[in-house]
Amino acid sequence: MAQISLTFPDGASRDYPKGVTPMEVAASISNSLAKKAISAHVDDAHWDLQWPIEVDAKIALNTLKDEVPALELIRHDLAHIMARAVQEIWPGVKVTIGPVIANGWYYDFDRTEPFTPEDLGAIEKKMKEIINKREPVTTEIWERDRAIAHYQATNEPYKVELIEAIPGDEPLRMYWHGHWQDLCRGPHLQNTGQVPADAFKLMNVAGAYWRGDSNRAMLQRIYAVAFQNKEQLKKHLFMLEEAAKRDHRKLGREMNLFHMQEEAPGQVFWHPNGWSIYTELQDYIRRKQRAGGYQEVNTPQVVDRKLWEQSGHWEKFQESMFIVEVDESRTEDGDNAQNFDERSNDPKHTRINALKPMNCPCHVQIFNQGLKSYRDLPLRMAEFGSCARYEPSGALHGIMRVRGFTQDDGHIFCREDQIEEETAIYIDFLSSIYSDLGFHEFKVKFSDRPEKRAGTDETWDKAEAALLSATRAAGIEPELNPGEGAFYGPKLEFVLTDAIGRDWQCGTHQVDFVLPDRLGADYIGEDGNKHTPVMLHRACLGSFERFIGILIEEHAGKLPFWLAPRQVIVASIVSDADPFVHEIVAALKAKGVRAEADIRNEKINYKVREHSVGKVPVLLAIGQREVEDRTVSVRRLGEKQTKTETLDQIVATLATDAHPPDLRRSADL
RNA sequence: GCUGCUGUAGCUCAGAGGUAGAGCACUCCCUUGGUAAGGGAGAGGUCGAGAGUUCAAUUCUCUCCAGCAGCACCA
Repeated sequence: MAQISLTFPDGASRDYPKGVTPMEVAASISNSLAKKAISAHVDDAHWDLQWPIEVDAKIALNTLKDEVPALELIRHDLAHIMARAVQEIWPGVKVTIGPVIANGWYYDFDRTEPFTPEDLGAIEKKMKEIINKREPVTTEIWERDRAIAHYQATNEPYKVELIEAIPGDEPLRMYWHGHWQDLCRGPHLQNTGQVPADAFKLMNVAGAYWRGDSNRAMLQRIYAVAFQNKEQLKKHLFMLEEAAKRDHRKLGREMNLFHMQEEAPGQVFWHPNGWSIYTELQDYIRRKQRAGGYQEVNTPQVVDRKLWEQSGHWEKFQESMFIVEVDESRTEDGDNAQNFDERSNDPKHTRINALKPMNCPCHVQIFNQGLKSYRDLPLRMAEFGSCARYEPSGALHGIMRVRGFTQDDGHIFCREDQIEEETAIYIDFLSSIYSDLGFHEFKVKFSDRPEKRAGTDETWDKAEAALLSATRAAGIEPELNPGEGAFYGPKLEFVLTDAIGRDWQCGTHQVDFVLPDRLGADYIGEDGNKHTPVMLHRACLGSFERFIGILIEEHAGKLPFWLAPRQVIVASIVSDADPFVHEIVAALKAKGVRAEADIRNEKINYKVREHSVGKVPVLLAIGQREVEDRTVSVRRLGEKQTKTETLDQIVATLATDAHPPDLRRSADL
């Protein structure tokens, strides 16, 4: 019989008959290893213990202690076990797919009745029964036709469709968990008993479209988490609870930053505290943009459909626009006003406008005023542009995904050969802002040409190369999103992560070959002829709303001092201290510190608790001693220790702390 | 937009076919207290909106609105 040579991680090698399985290899080493083994790595491929090895290879056997393969297999086997449990409880439920995801897995089912939270409990219980049966996991290779016939016979249309979508004619792998059968490429554990029965939890049910296509059936997806042991599961659940405490919607309420209400879904009512963050941030960006060579502009909110038709938004973006009909025959006569509904049906007098969903067309209008020379390029135009988009109701999320928002928008009009340099300048600009705001880690995604696009391949080649080379020059290797670029040009996206790990696109930098041409932008080149500029759409924060949401979650509400809406509370311990409290507040305010007095008839314990919960970074407590010595007792948020300082000292310190990062830097110079 | 769930006092939540309750917050009184909730009293709700069933609906049914989770979307 032919022999093959297998090399172990320690470098030793042994000969085995060709077609030996990792299980047999494990058994040749020791009985206990054969029992503990869960899978192998054969030449770095994750290998089922039952799969034969046909050629010389490196081999490493995995046990439950090997985290990466263990988690992969535990979660994957649990997905099968869950599907089996569901079909045992409710025969006739159709199975689809159930991949492993971060922290666990999900499985999509087709069932008429919705799964209830009680159902999840029943499924979990059944899963534990299955695990405790310790039934073997077995596998076989089937011919395609046999597999299709099997799933037709068992009325599993989704499986049939899956098989039909698998390219080629190669045979397919089947797995059995006990008697329960599923199509699966593997690998799997030896038996169901290798799954820790107390380290998983079914989390929730949600709808999900079959194959991610909103035109197809809506299935029921059960999400679950699983780990190597109970402690890790507990730790994960605890982390989720902690993350929920950072939720910007909850903190926004607790810190009295903003609210939203039914009458204006997806739009923010900023309260004084929240607006303080907003304006502080806006002032900061405004200073940065001025320093970065941008000219700030402002453009109209309500714009005639003619412009949107010209820009292409009317055709491509209409269903996301708020459209406003204005009856121009209206007079100021009160009686007429009551007939608005009737008269607005009269097309003769109705003019159709849209709230701007983007600022770019308006910026081109400004560019188009007066003749532009190549000497004017690159021309960097910025606007804190308030936009309205009719986002699908299901997409709304706190202040992170809204229908009314303000972008720190900017458009750079330049020549094609300036794209790379402008991109480099932008990345540098954005990095400096993110670092000032405490975000040192962010993902960068690069989206290249989509199938349907404007512009020549040559132009795309140049633009893509320019974006990539500028990004790499900044030491960033972007993630590639193939084919995800806009039809008008490639783009870079800068992504930040919220408290529970959801990604949010904030910064963006997009090349646009189309819009300047559509809207008739041009400049006179060195050659004396007219040329169309390239337009770069860019934002750093993205929208103030989303960015502030991220900022709140990132800091769990404990914003950096310069951004904190209430920076200092000066709290009296005895009412005799009230005059000194007012004096301190006045001294701080004179230095630009946001300070407030708290001279309520409450104990200091009460005040400390309340302002700690309210995330005020500094509390100055004033009692009899402080009044006599003209000192303050300083308590910083999160610190138990207090410190006594003189009034002059603390005012000087806090006045410095209150400087935004850019001004602090220039003050140091 | 789709699937499921939810909507009761400012907030967090309980409740039942006969028009409602707790804790915190709020107001007033007592308390002048030294670093995460001192004590007492009081006020506060068209039970998301509309329609239907019923002698009677906040409770049951339907429609709509909004929110939550996920999917789709994010030009």
